[in-house]
Amino acid sequence: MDNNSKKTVSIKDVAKRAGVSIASVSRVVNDNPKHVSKKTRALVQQAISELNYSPNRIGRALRAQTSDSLALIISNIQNSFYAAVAWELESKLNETGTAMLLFNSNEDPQLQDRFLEEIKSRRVGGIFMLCAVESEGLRETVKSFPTIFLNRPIPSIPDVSYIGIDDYAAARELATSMLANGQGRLAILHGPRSSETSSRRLKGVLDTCNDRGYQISEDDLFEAELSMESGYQGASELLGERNYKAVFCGNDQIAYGVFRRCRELGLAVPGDIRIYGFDDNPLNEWLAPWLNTVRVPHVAYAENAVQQMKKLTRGGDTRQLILPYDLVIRA
Amino acid sequence: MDNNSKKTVSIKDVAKRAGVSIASVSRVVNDNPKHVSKKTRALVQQAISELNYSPNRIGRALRAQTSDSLALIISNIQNSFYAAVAWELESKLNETGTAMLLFNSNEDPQLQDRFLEEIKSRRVGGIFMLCAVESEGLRETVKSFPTIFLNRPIPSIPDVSYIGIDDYAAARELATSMLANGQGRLAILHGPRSSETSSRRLKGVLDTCNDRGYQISEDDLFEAELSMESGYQGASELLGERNYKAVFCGNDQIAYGVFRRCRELGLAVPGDIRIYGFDDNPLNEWLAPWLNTVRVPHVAYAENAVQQMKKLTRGGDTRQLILPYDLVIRA
DNA sequence: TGTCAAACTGTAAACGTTTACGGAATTGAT
DNA sequence: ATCAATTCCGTAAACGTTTACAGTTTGACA
Repeated sequence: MDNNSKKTVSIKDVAKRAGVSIASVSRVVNDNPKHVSKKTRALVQQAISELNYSPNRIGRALRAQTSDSLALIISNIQNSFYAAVAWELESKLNETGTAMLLFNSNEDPQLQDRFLEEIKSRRVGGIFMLCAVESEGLRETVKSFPTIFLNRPIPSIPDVSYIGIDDYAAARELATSMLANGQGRLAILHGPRSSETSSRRLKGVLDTCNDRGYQISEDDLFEAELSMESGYQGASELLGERNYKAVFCGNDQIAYGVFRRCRELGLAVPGDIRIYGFDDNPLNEWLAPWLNTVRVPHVAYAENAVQQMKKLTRGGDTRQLILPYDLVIRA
Repeated sequence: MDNNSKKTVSIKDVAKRAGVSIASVSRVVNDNPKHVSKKTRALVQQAISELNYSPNRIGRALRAQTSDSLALIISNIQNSFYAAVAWELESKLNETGTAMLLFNSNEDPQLQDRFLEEIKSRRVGGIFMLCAVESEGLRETVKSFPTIFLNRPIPSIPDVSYIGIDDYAAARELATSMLANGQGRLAILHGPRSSETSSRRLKGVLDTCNDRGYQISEDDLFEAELSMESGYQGASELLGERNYKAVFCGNDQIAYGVFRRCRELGLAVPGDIRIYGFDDNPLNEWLAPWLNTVRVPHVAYAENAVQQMKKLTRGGDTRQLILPYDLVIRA
């Protein structure tokens, strides 16, 4: 049809083609309810479709001082539970025409701060922090920028929007189920104490053991990173000589690592040893029928997160949201 | 220190503070090598750090007619191999200060086209298509926009940058290993014929079987979607009465579904039945020691993709890249 | 000291929008 | 036909940059 499809077409081109001013075109595009006659509207729409015009978001963003996109910073790109949350967020956001910028902080405060700067300079509408790490830039950011913390709060940064579960209670429940399941020595591969989520989970387990009169010695503890490799390493150190009947892991990733080590040691799961994790990555249902864990509601995370973000950007108040979890006992 | 941290600080503020023109500030910021004296440079840098200025990317993007961000459209957000590719891309891109927009087309041409429009209107620098689906908008897009196809080519859209492996050859190798492993009936749960990748894999297996004199009947074939659910469903239909010794799956996701069904049927893997997949999701190493598969080099995908994208945006030529794969025989 | 080139710096335009403002056209009532 | 009240529409400014261009300073050299 049109052979001039060389340059990108702007609002000016449409205006010229329709024989009206750019203001009118803008009004039509933005459906500014009144203030534009039927005739002009028709003319403009004609021109728009003839030229195949679509508004330049950059121009818009500059004018509006905000681009309709949001950022997600993940602390660990390998963790497939986090991935699942990211995916859910993506769906929810793109349903509403909001694009999602993705960053992986790798639990590194420096990197996280760099990304925060990046993000702000892009005039993004808001930030989701999926397991934030404490950092100076973050402390500044939350003051002036819509920010939502997911799954992991930062105690030293209070009064901020947060969505999570009651990790302490969940850990207690899981531990209770674990202890009910027969007697035997217990290993604990908890996550980093610097992570509030991990600490709460650890405390839940320890308190429960205490309550039941179970003695946990220092030797049965291992502070793992939230990764499969670290779980494997921890299992290598703890398992072997000692005869553990169950191992509690700070999250599922750690549990995967433990599982691998058990396989190598010829330990049957759950025959010889039971494994308990945390998060319930959706893949478990298919690949890890041996894993007992706590199902963290990642779909609800995403739903509530975008909803809360909408409120925040409209100037709403910050809010703490504690969602329900489920115990998943598979073996 | 400064109490005026209410408004966002622009280049003008810096200029005023330093007592120079905005042009000079811009030159300093962009390290325009010469053309700015030591003294002004110092003044400006001083002002920048005092005001904590960071350039507004939107303004930049408008001026430059391109924002330093790239988009990734994934066909299926659930597929953890695709996720792994996305993660790798993210790392590589954010290393160079390029942000990544993420979209999930869900194998839906309409949605894909909507995203393509979105993306172009954001003046993104280029697009990675991780398993594209055929669509009108895509055909138009590749003509005027740096686009790289990953893992799945679209035969009707030739002469475009592509990075993948030789699926046919890989399938032949895998099938050879499968057949060498003893005699027995064979099930094939291949991916959608509409996907070129899936078709090639299927052809590779069938040709190999033919060459060895193996008869594959129509009854042993099942066209699955590239999902665990579909693999499960296919396994439900095929396995059971018939006594298969091995099953070839179009990708790992399908294999996971098959595995679950085998478990339900009480079939030992690999004792009773061997499972072959394709892609080698990194989690396999930890969770699926029973899975034989083809390792698609997702890290190399990402590396080559960003490199090729750089070339493209500098006006380089499109290029087809066929990378080496590995056979992974675990059981 | 005067001249000239080179180095530096500022002005202003441009990128594509949205929107306040005021002028023009239409409408409806008389 | 006149006037007031609406409704519509265009002009221009603003958002934050980069950069061509022209103007100014500097420094070397005669």
